[in-house]
Amino acid sequence: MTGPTRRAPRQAEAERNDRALLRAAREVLAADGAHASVAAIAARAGVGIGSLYRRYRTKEELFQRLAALSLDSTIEAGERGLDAPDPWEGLAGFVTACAEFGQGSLGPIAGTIEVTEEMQAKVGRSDELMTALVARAHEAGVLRPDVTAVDVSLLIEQLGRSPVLDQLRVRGRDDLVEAAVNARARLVAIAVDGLRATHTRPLPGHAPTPRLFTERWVHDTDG
Amino acid sequence: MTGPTRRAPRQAEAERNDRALLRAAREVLAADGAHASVAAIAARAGVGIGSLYRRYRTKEELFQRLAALSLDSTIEAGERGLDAPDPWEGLAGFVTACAEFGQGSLGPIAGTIEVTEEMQAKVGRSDELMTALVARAHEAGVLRPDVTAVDVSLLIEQLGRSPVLDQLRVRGRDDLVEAAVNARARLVAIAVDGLRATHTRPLPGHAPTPRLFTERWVHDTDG
DNA sequence: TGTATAACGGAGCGGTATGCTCCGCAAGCG
DNA sequence: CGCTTGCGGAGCATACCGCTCCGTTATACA
Repeated sequence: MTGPTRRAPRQAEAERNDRALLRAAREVLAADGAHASVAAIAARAGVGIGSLYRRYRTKEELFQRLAALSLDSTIEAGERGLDAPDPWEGLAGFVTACAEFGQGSLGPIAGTIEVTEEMQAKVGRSDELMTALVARAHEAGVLRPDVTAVDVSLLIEQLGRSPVLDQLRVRGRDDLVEAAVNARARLVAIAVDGLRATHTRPLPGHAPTPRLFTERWVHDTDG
Repeated sequence: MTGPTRRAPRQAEAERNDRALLRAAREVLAADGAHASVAAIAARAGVGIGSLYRRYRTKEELFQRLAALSLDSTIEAGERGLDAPDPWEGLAGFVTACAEFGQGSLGPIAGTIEVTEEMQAKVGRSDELMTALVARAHEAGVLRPDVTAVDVSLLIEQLGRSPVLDQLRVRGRDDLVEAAVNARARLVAIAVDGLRATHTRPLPGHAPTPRLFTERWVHDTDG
């Protein structure tokens, strides 16, 4: 050892690579679903496979980290939403934010990775926030009365993936990516407006159970 | 030859199998995306791989057939929508129908199969119908004025996939499938309501170009 | 400038999954 | 009972996958 004051020689590069990896993982996962390969992720990040495995012991660990980060974003958006003075703006901003940072990209890996305690805790917290946002909007009378928090969760997941955008990104059509982002923003705005209390016709069917949303994350360990 | 009056012995079974195959292909494709394997499709249809390859010479041919059928459904829904006396009901019914028969499942194979002439023609016809539906709704003043036909196409594609439903189906959780179908119907209703002219706030950004929607279907043949 | 060292990229290994062919078998018809 | 038609799935060549290992490269410090 040369002493504790020594700093890692290429630490800055390492951090840049880590960010690139997480970003690439999200994109490839969005485009390829559960079959996304580590090779594709590393290539997209412009990084060697070795670098990926130095930071994450397995593919699963990478995905777990990704899920945790995604939940962090959700929680942050939820807190910002509750901070907003207007109940409608708070909820709408939350849904829009979640949809736009690609919350739904993780859908395909549901059930393929083990849910860590960290993830579990963050899910709890984000559920809390979402319930609060929905309740506040209901009390203010700005949210369609028959919409539940589960509906909102599902809507976020549905909007949080853009097949068009994902595909263009992975195929390298950078010229169209901006247009796709813009297009998605419009769809989100349309769907969010559909949540407003203005609509008199009740929603079809009955309110969905939370089980729908949670059970897909149980990891099957049986053969 | 024993004469032209002879009928194929097991023709009924063959037809049933064909329907099962197409249905299974849609489901597996929806769940697994572009990586969907013929083995998985045959297994889900409860049919041997041999039977699949007797009817379709290649995997690509099966997918092309599927795409053509999907376009048929779109066209039929479009015609029904135009037949409806009320412009709003016509458009809303069209969007709902397209979303619910899983139009979006084909998204992942865009660009991985060659577009046949048959498909091309049907795309043309369905574009025509959609444009007419949107125009009629605009003239009647029931559709948000800044919504274009491309927006509607993209919305249909976005709604026409239900990650939750797809996953539950393929994982055999038949007990939850009905609930998921119901939940999706609610989301579709919400999003469709967002298209109404009632909304005063303009949509963000600018109208999306049709290229966004079409270019992903070009098949790359380069190495 | 030289040296130690943390971080790098990617060839390659064993194992798995995939598209498709081929063939022995069963079911309906006369 | 024999003929035809469709059936299922073992098996083949190949592509891909997760992961390890190691020679190379870039930087902080003397």
